[in-house]
This record gives sequence, structure tokens and C-alpha cells, in this order.
Amino acid sequence: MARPRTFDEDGALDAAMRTFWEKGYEATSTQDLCDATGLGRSSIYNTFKSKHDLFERALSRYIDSMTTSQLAVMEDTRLSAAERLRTLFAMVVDAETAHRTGGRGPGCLTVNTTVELVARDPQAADMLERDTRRRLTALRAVLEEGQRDGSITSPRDAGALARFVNAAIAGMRISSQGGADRAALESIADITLDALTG
Amino acid sequence: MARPRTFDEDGALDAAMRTFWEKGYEATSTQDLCDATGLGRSSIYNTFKSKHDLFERALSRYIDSMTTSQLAVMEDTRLSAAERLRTLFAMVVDAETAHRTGGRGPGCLTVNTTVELVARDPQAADMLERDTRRRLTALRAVLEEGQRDGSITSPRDAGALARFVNAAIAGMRISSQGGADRAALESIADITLDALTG
DNA sequence: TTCATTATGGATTGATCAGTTCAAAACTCG
DNA sequence: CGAGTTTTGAACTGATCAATCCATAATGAA
Repeated sequence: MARPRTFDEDGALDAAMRTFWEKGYEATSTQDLCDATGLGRSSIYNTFKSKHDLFERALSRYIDSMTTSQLAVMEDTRLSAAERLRTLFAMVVDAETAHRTGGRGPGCLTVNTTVELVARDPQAADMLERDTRRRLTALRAVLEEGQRDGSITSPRDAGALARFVNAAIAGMRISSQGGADRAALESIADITLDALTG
Repeated sequence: MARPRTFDEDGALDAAMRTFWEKGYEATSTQDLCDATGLGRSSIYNTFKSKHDLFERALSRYIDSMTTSQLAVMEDTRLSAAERLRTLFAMVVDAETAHRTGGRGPGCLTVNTTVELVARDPQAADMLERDTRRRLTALRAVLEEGQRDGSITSPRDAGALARFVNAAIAGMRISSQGGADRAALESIADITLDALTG
């Protein structure tokens, strides 16, 4: 019936996501998005309503893939609660040290967007808030389970421990952007676990 | 010899700092800076070489005032090491909850700049790196002292503990921007101290 | 007062911004 | 093949960006 697309929408979304991730929303121009995706402006604006719409979809994709893989670990019943958290931290350390070109990496798009946009972009704030709730809920469940099975010895409220773990992960990501190397991140993770098991 | 200035340079710097703090570097236009300082473009460009130069001076001012007041606490010999850290965390909680208008606050300019600019602004990266070193050095000294006086019971390397505390503070600031309230931040601080004293 | 010097406001620069328009190209279906 | 529909590339739009220019105002020193 009509001319078909010659590009993969998900591929374009991935390329856009990486660009927003590396440069941030404001610093990414539509030309940058054309370059990164290999598409012309018409194709981008024909497929996505606007730069902001494209950003929302890229952020959604990032959040989905990130949180999905993290929740999978949290719900892995083969491991004790403490082991799951250890695995979660290892994933964070790996992610932070993997994406590095040269000295530093781009950190985490969720954290970056919280800093850059949460105060003046209601849609982004909403997505981030929903994701935070989801992550905190899963963390709390794991921590409660750990308190029952004895692998988490801290008597603190599991909800408070969940917020602590979530903050620790964000702190590791900021530290990574600030130049901390793998060993430094690993020791931060170890000490974070001390608070739960020590 | 010549016409004198009718404005206070430090006041202008403060106003610019607040604007960069709230909106970030990229999202702050030179017009925003004129509005915030009450100055005309000519006065700004006559006093500061460029938007970037003004930003550097604003960031330097922020770092100076922030780190100076924090180091003062760290070196307060009237308090035990653990008490100093408790005070430090209280300062962070207060700062995060004080600057709030409505729901969220602007976080911390140091963390915000790390996220936004450290990857592509060598001068900013340099200032932040220097500040991080200074803060880590002071933290390590406090933690070593605590290990000697017994108020810090963790046997971990003091340098690693310093990086952990630094990451925890950054994590609290991100959590605050993400919507965490005062009680949540306080409990994160408490649990962070568990890792050092538990 | 007069001269030298700096501060200031407003107009202006060229570049870049996000987004639109339009004609030509490319495809499907009849 | 040809009608109908969508994609695509390139030119283009008005707005805004950081930064400059210039004429005028305001000051201190002589």
C-alpha cells in the first residue's frame, strides 16, 4: 500500500538513548540524533513527535531494560537475600566500568535524568518516580526476606534499608562519574553490605 | 579615573550560582543570567569573559563555601570522629531539605555538575576532582582518628571508608532530588553510620 | 570644567536551535 | 503497469543562542 521504512525503529531508539545517555537531554541536538541514528530529520519527526517524545521513549526503554534485569536478580530464589544484593552491586559495578571510553563513563541515564530534568519535566519526573517505587518495593521485599532467613542481620526497617541501598547505588554511580575505579566501587559495595550484615 | 561599577560582583556571582544550581549549565541562557543578576549583557561580559567563565567562578564559589564549612566540622576536635560524621550528615540533610520550593530541591551543584559536565568540560572536571580529593583526604583523616579513638569500629581501610561516606552523601543528594523526604534522608544517614560503627 | 576612562543599555551579529514543508522517490496492491 | 500512500532528503522557518559593537552616560583626576 505504501513505501516501507528502511530503518529499524528499535535500533534508532537505542542510538538515541545512547546519545541522551552520554550528552544529556539539553546538550543533545536534533542534528546529533540524526547523526547517531543515521536518519534524516524527516524520518525522525515522522516516527517520533518531537525531540522530547523521542527522549521519553528512549528513557522508557532504558528504565525498562535496566530495572527488568535488576528485578530478575532480586527475585532469583536460588540465592539468599544477601547474595542477591551482592549480585546487584556487581551488576552496577560492571555497568559503570563497562561503558567507559577512556577515563570515565556516562553513568546511569536514570540518575542523570533525575539531576538534569526532574525539577522541570513532569513526564520524566513521573517515569522516574514510578521506577523508583518499583525498585524500592523489590528491594524491600528482598531485605525483608533476608531479615527472615538471617542473611540480613540489620534490625532496621526494611523500607529504610531499601532506600539506603537505592541511595548507595546512586552514590556509586556518581562516584564512578567522578573518577572512581573498579576497585573503589567494589569496596563501596562491600561496605554498603556491612551496614546490612555487619 | 573612570566610571565605577554600580553593582556588587559577589552578589552577581551568587545570583548566577543559584541559577546554574537550579537549572544546570546548558539550560541557563545568558538572558537568564541577566535576569537573575539584574545586570545588562554588557556588564556581565565586561566583568566575566564568557558564560563559561562565569560558570567556573560560580562553581568555584560554591565548592569553596560548601567544602570549607564541611571541613570545619571534620576538624572540630571537640567532637569524636563518629559525632563529626553525624554532624556532617545532618548538614547534608538540612541543606537538601532547606532549599526546597514545593516538592523538590536543586540538589548539590557539585553532584549536578559531575553528572552534566564532567565528561566534556575539562576545567569543571578538574575543579571537581580537586574538591573530591580534598574531601576524601579529610574524610580519611576523620575515619582514621575514629578507628584510633574507637568511635569507628569498622576494620575496613580508612580510604575505602572515606569513599563510601562520600558516595553515601552523593546518594542522599540524588535521593533527595528523587523525592525522598527529610525522614528518609535521616534514616539513610543512620544506616550509613551503621556500616562504620555497627 | 575638561579630558581620559570605564560602565552601561540596546541594537545587532552569525550560528544554531527545534521543527516544518515540499517535491521526488519507493513501495504495495489492484 | 499505474494509482494511491508513505518515506525520505534537502531546503527552509522563525526563534533563540552566546557574544560583540557602539553610542551614550557617568565618573575621577587634572
